[in-house]
Amino acid sequence: MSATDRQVADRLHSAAIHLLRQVRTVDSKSGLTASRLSALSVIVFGGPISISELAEAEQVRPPTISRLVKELEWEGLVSRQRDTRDRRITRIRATSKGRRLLLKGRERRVEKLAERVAGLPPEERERVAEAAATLERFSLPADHPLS
Amino acid sequence: MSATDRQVADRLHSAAIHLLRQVRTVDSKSGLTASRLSALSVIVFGGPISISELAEAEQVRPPTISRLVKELEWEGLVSRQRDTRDRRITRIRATSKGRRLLLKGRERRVEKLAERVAGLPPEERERVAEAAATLERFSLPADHPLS
DNA sequence: TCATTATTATTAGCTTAGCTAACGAAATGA
DNA sequence: TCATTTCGTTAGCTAAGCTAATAATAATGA
Repeated sequence: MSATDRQVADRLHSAAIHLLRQVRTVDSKSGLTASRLSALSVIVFGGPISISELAEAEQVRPPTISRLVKELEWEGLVSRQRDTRDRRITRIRATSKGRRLLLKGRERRVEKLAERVAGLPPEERERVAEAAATLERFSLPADHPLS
Repeated sequence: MSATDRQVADRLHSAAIHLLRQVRTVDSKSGLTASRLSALSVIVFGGPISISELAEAEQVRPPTISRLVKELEWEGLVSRQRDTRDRRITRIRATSKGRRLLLKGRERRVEKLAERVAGLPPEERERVAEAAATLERFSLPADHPLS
């Protein structure tokens, strides 16, 4: 591994920290934090999904997802259904309210970044767009279910 | 603002979440989390710096930094010194132990990303390197002290 | 001068989100 | 059948963000 690879990694690391700090400032309005948004997104687009699958998709431990789903359920954004074949498993699905909120909340949350993107000079804007596409590929592990 | 800008922002947002989840898995070894690493980095390279300045640089509220600095001080990584001109202000500086740990800890934390970068096919590796440079520019607000 | 106001930092207390360990319920298999 | 494995939850810890309130100091202005 070269020093350049380390520098690249360091930049990615630092950029990720700063980007998330910026979007967090609008959380109070949307009511959906980064983690909830991300999980809800997987639930909405990934269809009915079990707790374990969700934990793996989100790369966190089951208790973390378990609590998160409980909170989303309290707010009426998702619902659970016991698997009739294997009664240990519960399948999580988004409610229509959850679907609606995901789209609106996500838009709010990325609004701040989107404004900055829109305000860039054309060349830089194009570079950032390419960077985003590249990063999307890179940020998911090779064996990730959504990749 | 175009739909594309929103898509770009959405990708950046999602990628940032996933990247940070990955690096977090090595925190237990290094003993330095993302926030500490980032703040310590500003202290090490940004010279003696006040709590307010540090909060602004890190884009968080003063109480957040205040506690963080207290913890770093407990661990002997930084020291404080009252400003003799304005005794409300304390200047934070890294100890030599702090300097050493920053370099080692940061390396550990980015190691996981660096390995993935190193393992990419040459073209993709080049794209990721470019993306990192672009993202570094983009992730800092226009009026950021380090920009 | 000295009373008021502004600034700097801290403390207290809340929330979210991650973790491990321990456990109950259900399925599997020897 | 009974031991083991799997799935999910609960309990309890830590880290990191926030707001509100407060203490100490500086700056201002009547």
